[in-house]
Amino acid sequence: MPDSTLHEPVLDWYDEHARDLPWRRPEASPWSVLVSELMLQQTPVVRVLPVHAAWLERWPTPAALAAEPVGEAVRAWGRLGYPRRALRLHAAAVAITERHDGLVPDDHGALLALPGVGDYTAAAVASFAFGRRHVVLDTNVRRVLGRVVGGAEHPRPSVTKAEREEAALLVPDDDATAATWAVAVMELGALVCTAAGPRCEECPVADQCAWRAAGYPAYDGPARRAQAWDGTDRQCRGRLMAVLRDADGPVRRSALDAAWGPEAQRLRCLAALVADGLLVHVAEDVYALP
DNA sequence: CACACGTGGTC
DNA sequence: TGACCAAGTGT
Repeated sequence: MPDSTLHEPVLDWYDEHARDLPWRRPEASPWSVLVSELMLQQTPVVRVLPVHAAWLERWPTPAALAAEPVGEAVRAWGRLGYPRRALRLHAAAVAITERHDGLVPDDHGALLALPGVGDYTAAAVASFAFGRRHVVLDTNVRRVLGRVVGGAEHPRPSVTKAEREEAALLVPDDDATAATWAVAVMELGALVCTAAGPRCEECPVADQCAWRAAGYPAYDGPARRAQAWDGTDRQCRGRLMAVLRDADGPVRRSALDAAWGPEAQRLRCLAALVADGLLVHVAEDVYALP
């Protein structure tokens, strides 16, 4: 049976402190929610806000996006990062247009079949856009439950079966409350129970928190390796893509050569970007967005 | 299952 | 100042 001593304070806190985000408004379409979820993968809300607004303005429906070349999506993605998500969102729009009459599906399985939609995003869209009862397990929820229930500072690198079962037990019985619970726990993790410097004085369940009760023991799991950046292929790819985004049309190899020094790596990344579908090799020494 | 995949802000 | 972090997915 779901734990009402946890539900009530969290739901009350959410009612009072929830941010007014465009994709949470009553008039937000399922498409708006889906777009927001793809953009929010590994990306902070503040950076998503303007891109999401422009995207929905330009492409109010999946069909509108599906009708455009995928390169337009890549360009509109701007500097959100992980531009393959733009590819996937465009591909999802095509799939929705072709297989679902242009309507974002409300079924978890159908959502999961869309490009760029994994277990988390499928549950999130079904829950937030359609009010369905699902286990919505993102990094925020994992951290909050891991602390309050599990007594650990940070979740493990990957989701465990026990963790998923624990989260499932806490989901309220009815659809509407379950959907609010999901977004409320996420919001608590985003605003109060943050990864670094949690504001426990503001937490509605601080008095029930196992981590707090244990005296805030430090993380003792396997080391979480920091992501390298300088000199990596990712940095190189980013530089290359920036050249294409900032250009009006196709660019010459010389422009790309100037964007990244080490030639072998530059050529390797260029080939990988073409293989990924983020760039097309339109002519000898000429590249363009797809 | 570990790793690749962008970007920029924060403490 | 640099390490860590932000609503994960695909392979």
